[in-house]
Amino acid sequence: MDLPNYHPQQSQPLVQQPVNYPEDVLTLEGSSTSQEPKTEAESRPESEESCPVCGDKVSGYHYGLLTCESCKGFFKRSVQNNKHYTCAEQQSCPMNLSQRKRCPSCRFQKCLAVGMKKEAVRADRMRGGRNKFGPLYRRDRQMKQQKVYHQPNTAPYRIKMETTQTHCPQALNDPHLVSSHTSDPLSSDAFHQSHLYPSGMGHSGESLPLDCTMNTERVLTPPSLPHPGLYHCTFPGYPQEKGEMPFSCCQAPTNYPPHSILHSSFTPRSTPASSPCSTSSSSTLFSQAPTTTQTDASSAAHMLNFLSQLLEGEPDEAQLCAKVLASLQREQASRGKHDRLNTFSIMCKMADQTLFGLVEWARNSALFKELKVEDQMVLLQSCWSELLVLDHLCRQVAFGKQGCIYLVTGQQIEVSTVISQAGVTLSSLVSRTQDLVSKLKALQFDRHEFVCLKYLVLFNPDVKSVQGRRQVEQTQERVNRALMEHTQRSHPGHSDKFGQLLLRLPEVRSISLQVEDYLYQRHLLGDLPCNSLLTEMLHTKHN
DNA sequence: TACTCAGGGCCAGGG
DNA sequence: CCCTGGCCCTGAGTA
Repeated sequence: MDLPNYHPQQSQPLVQQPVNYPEDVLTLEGSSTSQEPKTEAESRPESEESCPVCGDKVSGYHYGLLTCESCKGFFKRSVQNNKHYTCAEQQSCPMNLSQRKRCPSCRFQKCLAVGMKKEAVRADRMRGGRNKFGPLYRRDRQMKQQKVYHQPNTAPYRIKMETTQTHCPQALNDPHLVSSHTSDPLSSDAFHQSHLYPSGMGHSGESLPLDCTMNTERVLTPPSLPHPGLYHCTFPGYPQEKGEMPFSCCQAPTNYPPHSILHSSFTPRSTPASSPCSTSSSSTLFSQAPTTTQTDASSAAHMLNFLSQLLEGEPDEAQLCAKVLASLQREQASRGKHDRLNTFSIMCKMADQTLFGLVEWARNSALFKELKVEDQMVLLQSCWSELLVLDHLCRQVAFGKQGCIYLVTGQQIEVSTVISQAGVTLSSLVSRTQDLVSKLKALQFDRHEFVCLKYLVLFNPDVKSVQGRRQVEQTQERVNRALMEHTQRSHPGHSDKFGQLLLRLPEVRSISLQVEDYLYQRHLLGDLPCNSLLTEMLHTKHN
């Protein structure tokens, strides 16, 4: 089994760019969803496309995707010589034809980020022959051919679909909201009525028409943080000097829910015996499960340490936001004026980047690292969509305004707009998701519980072909116990909170499966961007 | 069996 | 001296 873009030894697959809010990221313009009719010559995409790394002319499939000869050579040398580059800047160097030589670090990171596969570089250096990605290349070609065949000008149904998808951008951001593909024709007028609100701006702010090309300045202006202090919650008993925050996000709207993750009501009754924040000791702490001989106090301290360690690995929302925006910006910048990503593709890219972040999160987890690489891969392949759903839910609970859906880019869109314009299935999914958000808000879902649920979903011993089943089981049990103790301590009056939280997981699972189905259907139609982690996950599962 | 095409090697040129 | 990138060689897969 092959988990594309998954390199356990690699530390940072994605380059980070400053939040220079990309142009043309989320507005709709009819032309952006369509491509010019292609000539026969264009049925050979490799001769026309630009390298996803630097924009140079591609010379063929290299290490997993169409790239130029230069990036092919660079990638090969980097992997063969086991290069470890360091970026002198902020890991945000521009990558194009003229500047690709400036920073090998960022270039290599971008190679990995776009999907070049280290494992395609032969360890034995054998020349010639074909690699194991042959089927992937063929599939990719077929998809490209399919796209050529289904040009808007020649395939009316596609226009309809594009119209539909552009109507529901917020839903497409997170796959669980995407899962109901509908063919309901939505008028462009209706579409243009939909708006995105930068968080922190609210409805009273300047509305942002989704008119199809992403107009970065308007749509992705970084929302300022009105009251930064609001987002720093204090956890008695938790060291604050390290800057540990339950949720560090710079883009939360001002009217966050009172019991959101930001405002966890968790109040530990005892101070952790030792600092839980020593990053270097995470694996040792993780490996020390409390024994039955320990006192209640030390058991509680241990649980706090354990939870604290789990929380330490949580990604920073602001960084994720910046990363997604930067990625979109790069993508749009590498495209011609008339070849902008359509809204559906943008949403897929957002989901893809979020997925990257989740894979990174798992890979960096000390508990996860203890598993065999094969187990890591099958577990991630089994639960990636559930993690995406959970991630979305957490974002809604933390930042979503009432009646709005909060995107990973910090933008918000009204649920009513979506529901009024989407088809039956999509509307139902949005409703289901919003219901779930409401339930979690009512339960005063906090960040500790969120991270526990993520671990429970990830460490699923029922996944077929897991070799270290016992190990996975033990971790799941341990997280389960920590979640139970945490809910009992944080909400002593709410005896069933633990059970209520666990009861939400089947719904998460159900939504995620629908998401996968929907995305796979769109993928078969050639609508999903190629070379994404998202599509590869879908492929792996359906194969 | 000829052809295809992706990975590897070579080497001139540039910094 | 090292890196880059264009060009050529190689050989498994395919028609």
